[in-house]
Amino acid sequence: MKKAITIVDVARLAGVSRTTASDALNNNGRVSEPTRMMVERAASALGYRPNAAAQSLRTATKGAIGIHLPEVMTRIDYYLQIVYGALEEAARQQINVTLITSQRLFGGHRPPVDGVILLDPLAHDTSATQLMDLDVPVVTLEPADGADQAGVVSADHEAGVRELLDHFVAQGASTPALLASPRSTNWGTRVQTAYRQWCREHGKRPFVTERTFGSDSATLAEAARELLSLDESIDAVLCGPDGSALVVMDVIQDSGRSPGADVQIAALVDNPALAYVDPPVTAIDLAPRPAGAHCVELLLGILRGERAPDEVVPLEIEVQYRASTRD
Amino acid sequence: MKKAITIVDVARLAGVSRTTASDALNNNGRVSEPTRMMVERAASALGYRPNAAAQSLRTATKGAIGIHLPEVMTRIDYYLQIVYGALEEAARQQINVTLITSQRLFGGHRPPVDGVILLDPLAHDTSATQLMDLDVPVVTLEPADGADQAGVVSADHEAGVRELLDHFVAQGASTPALLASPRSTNWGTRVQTAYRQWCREHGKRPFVTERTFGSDSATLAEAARELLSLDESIDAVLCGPDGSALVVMDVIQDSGRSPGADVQIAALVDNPALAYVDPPVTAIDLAPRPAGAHCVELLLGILRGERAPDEVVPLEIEVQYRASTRD
DNA sequence: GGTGCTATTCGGATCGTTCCGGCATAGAGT
DNA sequence: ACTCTATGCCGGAACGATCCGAATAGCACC
Repeated sequence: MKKAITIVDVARLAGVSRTTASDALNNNGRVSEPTRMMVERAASALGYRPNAAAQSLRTATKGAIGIHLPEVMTRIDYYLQIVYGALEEAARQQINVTLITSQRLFGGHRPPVDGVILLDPLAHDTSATQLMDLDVPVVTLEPADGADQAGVVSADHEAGVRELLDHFVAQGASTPALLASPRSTNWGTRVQTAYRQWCREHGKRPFVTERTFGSDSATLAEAARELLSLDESIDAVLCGPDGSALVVMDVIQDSGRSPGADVQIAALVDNPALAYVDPPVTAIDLAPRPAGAHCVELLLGILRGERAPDEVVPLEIEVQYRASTRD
Repeated sequence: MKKAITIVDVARLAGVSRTTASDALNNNGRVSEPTRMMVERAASALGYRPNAAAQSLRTATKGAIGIHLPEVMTRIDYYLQIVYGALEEAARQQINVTLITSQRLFGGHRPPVDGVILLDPLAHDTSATQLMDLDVPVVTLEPADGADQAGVVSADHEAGVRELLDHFVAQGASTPALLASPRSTNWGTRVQTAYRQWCREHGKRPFVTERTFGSDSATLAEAARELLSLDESIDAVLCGPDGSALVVMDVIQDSGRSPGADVQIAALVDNPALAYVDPPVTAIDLAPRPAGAHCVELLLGILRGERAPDEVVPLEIEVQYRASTRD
C-alpha cells in the first residue's frame, strides 16, 4: 500500500506552492509559461493523478455521467455498441460512466452524475421525464418528446430510407413494402413517415405491417407473411425490427421465391449477422459507436459551457450495399 | 440550485454534534440507542444523502466497483442480464458501477474502483491478469485460471448437464450428443468434461463437435450436420453455443425428422427466444440476474472485510423443462 | 469522599483539491 | 519620486465526511 502522489508532491518538486501547481495544471492563466512547464514536467515525472474524490468535493461535480438504457432492449447489440463508444470517449476525457436503468430511478434514487445521456427514448417512458427532473444537462440520441432543453445527436434517417428505396427501384423493383417498428420511438415514426412520403412522391401505394418492439421470430414471420400477402406485386421489403430481415428471407424462401433475386431485402439496422448470411443483406449502418462517442462529447461540452445546451449534432449513417439488393 | 443537506444539518436537527451524527448513521456502536434513533429520524426527515465525494476522500475508497465484460461478447443477452442484476444490487448498497472494457485498460489507465468483477474470464485474456494487477479485490463469475486470490461465484454446471442427460434418457433417448463451446472458458471446459464423464459412466460413446465462440448461424448449422452424421443413432442433442439450439432444430427439420419427437433438444443457456419457438426448448436457466447480484454482494462483503477474499458462493441454476424433450 | 471504570458525546484534525484574496515585484505613467 | 496597474505567486479557507483522542457524566466500589 504505497502512498499516492498528491499535488503537494508535484509542487515541491517544481519548487512552487500547491496553488501555483494547481493553477498551472488547470491552465488557469495565472501562471507564467516557464513555471507552467516546470510543473507539468514535475507532474508527469512523478506520474501524478489528481484525486478524483477531492476534486469532486471541492468543485461540487461528480466526475461521472449516466447513460440511460431504454426499458425494452430492442436492438441489444446496437445499444451495447453505443455504450462501448461512449465508454471509449469518456475514458479519453477522464470521465466515468454509470449505467442507469429504469428500476434504479424508482424510490427517488438520484444517481451521482453531472449529466445524462438518453438513448432513443420511448415516447411515453416516464423514466425519461424523471431524469429530466434530475436537474442536470441531458443529451438524447434522437430527439425526445418532452426534452426541449436537451442536446441532441441525430441521424438523417429519412435520407437513409429514401436512399434504400431509390436503390430498390434502380435495381428494378416496382413495389417496395415496409415491415415497420412502431411509432413509439422517434426513429420508428420517422422511418414510417419517410416511407409514406417517398411513396406519395413516386405515386406508389404504401404497404406496411407493424409489430411491437421485441417481437419474437414467430410474430415477425407472421407479420412478414401478412405483408407479402397484401399485394402480389411486392418485390422489395424494408425491414425495421432487429432480426426481422432474416425472418423475412426465410418467409420468402418458404413461398418459393428467392430473396435477393425475386424479392429484394434491406434492413434498417445493420448487424454483424447480416453480412454473413446468404445472401448478405443490404443495411443501414447506424454507426452506434460514433453515436455513443458524439453523445459523450456533446454532453461534456455542454457541461463545460463550451456548447449550447440544445445543440443538435448530426450523425453520419451509411448504407452498406450487399447482395440482397443486387441480384 | 438548492443547497444539499449535509451531516451538519442532520446533527443540528437531532441536537447532537456532527461526530455523533456520523457515528449514529454508521452504526459505530459509540452512541446510545435513543440518540441513534433521533439522528436516523432527523436524517430521513431531511432526506439526507451522504456526499459520496467527501466520503471517498476521507476513507480513501472510490465508492465504485468495476465490471469487466469479456472481449468476445458471446451470449450478449446473458451478460447484459448479469450487468442488470449487478446494477440492482449495487444500487441497493449505494455503490456505483463502472463498466470496464478491455480497451480501457490499455495505456495503463486505472479505473477508480475498489474492486472488480470478472465475468466468465477467457483462459488467455490478458486483461484479466491486468486487472488483477490493479491491486484490488476481485470476484469472478466462474473460476479463472490466474485468479487464486479471488472470490468466486460458481454454478454447478456439471449437475445441470447430468440432469439434462438423465432427462434425455428418461424420455427414451439412447444416444445424446453435444454441440459444444470451446474450452477457452471455464464453463466450456466443464460442460465438455461433464458430458464425457457421464458417457463413460453410462457406457455410451461420446459424440462432440465444437465451434468457436461467436460463430454465425451458418457455421453452427454445419457443425450440427457434422454432429448428426457422426452416428445414425443420435437421438438427442445438447446445445452449448448461444442460438445454436434454434439452428439445430432447423437442421433436424431439414433432414426430415421432427425436433422434440425424433430428436430431443436441450440448450445449455436459456434465453427468452427458446420459450417461444415451436416446440419450446428445454434449457438451463443460468440465472444471470442473481449471478450479477451475488457477485456484487460478495465483492462488497470482501471489501468490508466481512467475507473471505477467496470465498466461493454457489449459484442456483435450474433446468426449464419444455416440449423439446417431452414428446 | 476519592478513585476508577464505562458509556456517551464532542471538538479538532484530516483527506487532496480548488478558490479567494492578499502581497510582492516590476514596469509604466505622471 | 510617487502612484498605479498588471503579473505572478502564495497562504489560508473551504468542500463534507470520518477518525482519534479527550472530555464529561454517571455509577459503583472501597
